[in-house]
Amino acid sequence: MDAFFASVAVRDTPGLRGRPVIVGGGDRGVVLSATYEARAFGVRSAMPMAQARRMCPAAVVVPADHGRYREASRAIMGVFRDLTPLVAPVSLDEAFLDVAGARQLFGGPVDIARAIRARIVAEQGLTCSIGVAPSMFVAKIASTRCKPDGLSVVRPEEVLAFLHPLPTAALWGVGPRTEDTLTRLGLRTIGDIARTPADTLRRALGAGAADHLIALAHGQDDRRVDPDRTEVSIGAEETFPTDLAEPEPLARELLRLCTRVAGRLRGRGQVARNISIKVRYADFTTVTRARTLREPTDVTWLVYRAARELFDELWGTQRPRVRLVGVRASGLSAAARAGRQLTFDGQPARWADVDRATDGAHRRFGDGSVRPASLLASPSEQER
DNA sequence: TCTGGGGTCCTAGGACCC
DNA sequence: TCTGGGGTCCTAGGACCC
Repeated sequence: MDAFFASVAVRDTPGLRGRPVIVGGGDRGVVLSATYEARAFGVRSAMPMAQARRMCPAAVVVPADHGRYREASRAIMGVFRDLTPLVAPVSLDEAFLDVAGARQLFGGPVDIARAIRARIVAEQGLTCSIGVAPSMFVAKIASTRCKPDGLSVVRPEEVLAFLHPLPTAALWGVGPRTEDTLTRLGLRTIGDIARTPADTLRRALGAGAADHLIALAHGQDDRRVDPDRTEVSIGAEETFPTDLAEPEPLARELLRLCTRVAGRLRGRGQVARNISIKVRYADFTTVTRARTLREPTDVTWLVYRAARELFDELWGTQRPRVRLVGVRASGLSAAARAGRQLTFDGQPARWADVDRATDGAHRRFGDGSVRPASLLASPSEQER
């Protein structure tokens, strides 16, 4: 999708059409999405909001509405799945489609791409850009380079001629750091990578990354579109409006995040064996601490106990100012298949009962209708 | 008014095992 | 006053993507 969040906002608020619009906000937020009118001023995704406002003072800033984005996303993915079962979503607004098997029914890949674009405009009032190519990564680059509202086709015999003049950063997986490293080697284009001895790249980037980039630079990518990929972790994190220096409000925030993470685990019928926390200090240095549990769990209290232990061990004697805390659950498996360790004190089973009861209350009365007493007076609550 | 929140994948080092 | 080679699991950090 083109400028997805911003396009949804413009579509739903006609007065915004043609104006520079930025989706984002918050005192410490970043740009989530910006219309092309705003991008003309230099505004980009992930840019700090303060900088974006300086660049484009006339921009209309609207808050994110994830419910609307999810809704549009479901409809768009539905269009894709009408054409092929081999749909691999990358995010809410992007997916890979393998249409090799759809030709008999729907014509060639270019016909299919045209049909998708027409349906999404007609049904959603949104534009998208599509790359058609023999491999996933070439299709991805092709779509990026024809934005907005474009269609780009790269035939098998055209792949190398298409790739080689492009800057190295056009490759999926080459970010600012890798681009720097490549520039220091004098490599500017994908063609430069293809012409560089493997040993040189391996020394600079490590064997794994180097071999991967070399293959891509030669147009080789044998990944298949996998529609069955499931998430391997679930997390939640929050940046505070102002830095926190006391452990009590931080612990409360940790509990709130654990409530969300464990609730999502239960909602998906999964349990987690690893719990990790993330703490970002005022100077932006970030540390993570992780713990493997003896038994996988989806119980809020057990997730929190692990997170709290990690936090207490990290906190120690110093009291630095903290701008963000996060919690993540990984090592996921299906709750139905997970072994249940018998316990002697019965506590975990009773906390699971508490979760079941709160989940039921949330379904009936809404999220947040029941919550730990310590969260009734949290800073985020006072904002509401 | 500097820098979100959701993720994935890779690497390196250490503990541990045979 | 000497110390292999195979492997797994765990933790921490970092690069990257949308």
